[in-house]
Parts: sequence; C-alpha cells; structure tokens
Amino acid sequence: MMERKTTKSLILEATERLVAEHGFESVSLRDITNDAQVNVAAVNYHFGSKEKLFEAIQCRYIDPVNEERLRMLEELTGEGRVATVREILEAFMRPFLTVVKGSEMSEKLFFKLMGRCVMDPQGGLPEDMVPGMKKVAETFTRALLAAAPGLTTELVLWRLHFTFGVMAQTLLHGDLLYSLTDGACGDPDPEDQFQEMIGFCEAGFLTEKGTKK
Amino acid sequence: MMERKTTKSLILEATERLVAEHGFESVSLRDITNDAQVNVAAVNYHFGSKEKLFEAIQCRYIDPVNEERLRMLEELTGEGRVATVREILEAFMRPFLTVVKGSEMSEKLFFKLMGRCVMDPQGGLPEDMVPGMKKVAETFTRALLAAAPGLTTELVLWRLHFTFGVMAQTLLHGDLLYSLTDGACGDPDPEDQFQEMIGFCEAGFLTEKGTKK
DNA sequence: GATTTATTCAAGCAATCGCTTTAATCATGT
DNA sequence: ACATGATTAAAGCGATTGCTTGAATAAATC
Repeated sequence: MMERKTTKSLILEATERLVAEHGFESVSLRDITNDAQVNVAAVNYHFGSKEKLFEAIQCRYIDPVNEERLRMLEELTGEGRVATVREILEAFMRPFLTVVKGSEMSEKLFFKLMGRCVMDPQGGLPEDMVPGMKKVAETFTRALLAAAPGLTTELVLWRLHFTFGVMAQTLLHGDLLYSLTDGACGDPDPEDQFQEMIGFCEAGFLTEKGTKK
Repeated sequence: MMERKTTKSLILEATERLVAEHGFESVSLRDITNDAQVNVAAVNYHFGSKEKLFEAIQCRYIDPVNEERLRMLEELTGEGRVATVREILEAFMRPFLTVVKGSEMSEKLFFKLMGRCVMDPQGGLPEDMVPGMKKVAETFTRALLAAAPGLTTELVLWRLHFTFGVMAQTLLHGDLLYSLTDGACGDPDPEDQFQEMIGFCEAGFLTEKGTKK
C-alpha cells in the first residue's frame, strides 16, 4: 500500500525535529516547510498560525506525560497508602520514558523536545495546559510532604524546583556529557540516566542539612 | 559634573537587561537601540556585529565568575589540602553572588542573565571562553573525585551535570516559585537560596544509592 | 583656527519574517 | 459526467531582520 503521510503529520514531525535541535525561537515557518517538503501556506491552513502549531507541539506529548504521572502517583498513594520519596520521584520522571516508547520518535530527539517545552515555553505555557500542570504540581507536592514529614512545605517546593532543574538539564543536555568527554562518562542508556537522576534527587530531598534554624 | 554614560556602555546595559528578560534569540538590534536610546549603527560601530555584542555580554561576567571559582578552589585544595564536597560546591556556586555584588546590576537581573548564558549559549560558547570553561570543569572534577573517593569519575561527571541543572534552574527561574505560590515558599533571599541549593547537591553527591553493581 | 580623527545620525539596502490571496488540483458524492 | 468541498501551490503582502552607506557633528591634534 505504501500510504503517504499526511501534510499535517509531515509538518508536525518536521517541527518536532527542528525545535528539538534549535529551540522554538530559532525555527521559522520556512525552515519547517522546507524540511517537511510542503507549501508554506499549509501551516496556516492546518494549524491557523505558527503559534498554534507550537502549542500543538507542546501539548502533544506533555499532556500524556502528565496523565501518566498522575496515574502512577494514584497507584502509589490511592486508598490511603503512603509512598516513599523515591517512588514519588519515579512517578514524576519515568513517564518520559513510558511515553517515548509509545511514540515513533528516537529517545534522544524526544528528550530534547521535552526539554525545550519545559525550558522555553514559547511565551508561557499554552492556556489549556496550565490546569494540568497545576494539578501535577499540587498533587506531587502533597505526596512528597506526606512522604517526608520532617520537611516544611517551603522546603518541599524548593527541592521540587531543584529536581525540575536536574530533569530539564538531563532532558536537554543528556548527550552533552557523552560527547564532551569523548565517551569517558559511559553510555548514556536512558534507564541508567534516570536511575542516577532519581538517586541524586532522592538524596537531596531526604537530607536535613538544609533545614537551618 | 553629571557625566553622561558612553554609547558603548548604554548598549551593553540595554542588551543585558533585554537578554536577561527575553533570551538571546528574542532580542533584535532595534529592541536594543530603542531601549538604549542610541542609533542602530552604533552597535556595529562599537562591536562589529550583533553576534560579537552577544559574545561580549557572555564574557563580561562569566569570565570573572570562572576566575573566582578557580581562586576559591585553589584556596581550598592548595598545598595538598583536601576539601569537602560541600566546600567545593560552594566554590562552584558562590562566585555568582560575589561577582554580582561587584557589579551595578540587580541580583535578579544578573542571575537571569547568567542563566541565559549557561542555557542558550547563542550558537555555542564564544571561542575564547572555551579554555576557561574546560579548566573549571577539569579542576572541579578532580577536586570532587578526591573529596569523595568512593565515587567513580563517571559518577562524578553525572552528578556535576545534575548540579549544573540545579544551578541553571535556580538562576533562571529563582523568582518563579515566589510568584507562582503567591509568596508561600518564603522570601527568595539569595544567600538562603544558595545554601539550600548547595545542601541539595551535596546530599546528591554523597549518596551511594546510585552506584549500582 | 585648521586639519584630522572619532563618533553619531538618517536613510536605505537585500534578505527574511509570518501570513494572505487567488487559482489550480484533488477527492468525494450524486 | 458533474458539482461540491477539501487541500495544495505560486505569488506576493507589509513588516522586520542585521547591516551598510554617506553625510553631519564632536573631539582631538597640530
């Protein structure tokens, strides 16, 4: 049969590729349509505007990631159960691995794209993504507070903030270390990376050094 | 006397302000010259090109930060001394606080500008900054390896990478938590922020959970 | 004061930006 | 075969991009 891909999906895939590599701000409509081998007008026909195309890109995978996060956390804390900090952090980060497996993108490209989405939200998050993000932030903050009762809300927020930085850095520049050290830092197997990341953040969460006074 | 500022410094300051707020990619020559109240041609006259102006912006404070980092580390590890992980992390991060004190910028603006420099290096780091950055990376990796002899080089590199993420996130979005929670996470006093950051990363560095096998 | 150098200015260059228009092409149902 | 709606294509719109030009001005040197 050899079904030809639709123009719409060609545009989406080209945009994902280019944004992952160069960031939202650096990609023009012509860059996209040249890469996708389609006419410039097709973008505005199928998506309305460049901005709406970018919003579609951001929602396409972030929404599933957030849903999977809440599903995993519910599994951990449902019916009054109390999860460990490590389990909660796992529920926060693993969805990136789960969702990429269900897509047809390479892991490296997918991680970079996700990194762009959380770091350069292209003029703030898309409006209809905000409630989902707030839900995730609130739910995970509450769960972490229960898992580490020695911490104040303030401290949990700060450390979740730091965890976010570790995650964004690894998503965006996870391949940097490998290329920068000519492979000296070992193979960047995503599963290993995530375990290291979670271990690092778990320790940061559980320390009491920071709680001065 | 009321000395009027030079055109060159007006351009530098306007660029710092705009880049800190919107990022390198989003700032145009006209944005800069309008904000600085100078003629468009002045940029090319004094800096040669937009790209060279951006390079000047990046070097202006990153170079002093790197020098202060090496100075602090030398003070800790000179003459065969062995520093603690916490001391080394402090030497890695505090220079941002030290350098901003010597400048006439506000801390918030300065931190955002530094965050932009380490996250969107505008087409790679300026060529003449690379040796300095490499020196810092190598020196700190060696010091950390000596401070935590239980860790492999690979693990130190990964965790330095994570630490970098925590730092970049805090520099760029340090004010986000405050505004996002309507002040619920406490005043973002820079000194407190840095202590929390260092405590988080120190714990991450010292944990042995990650060292599987 | 005259000459030279350094700096600022208004104007405009070609290239690219996001987007629209109008017409051609395709697919579908009758 | 024809009509209808969906999609694609070429051309061009006004605005903005980084940068240059040539003349006017300011500062420095003789």
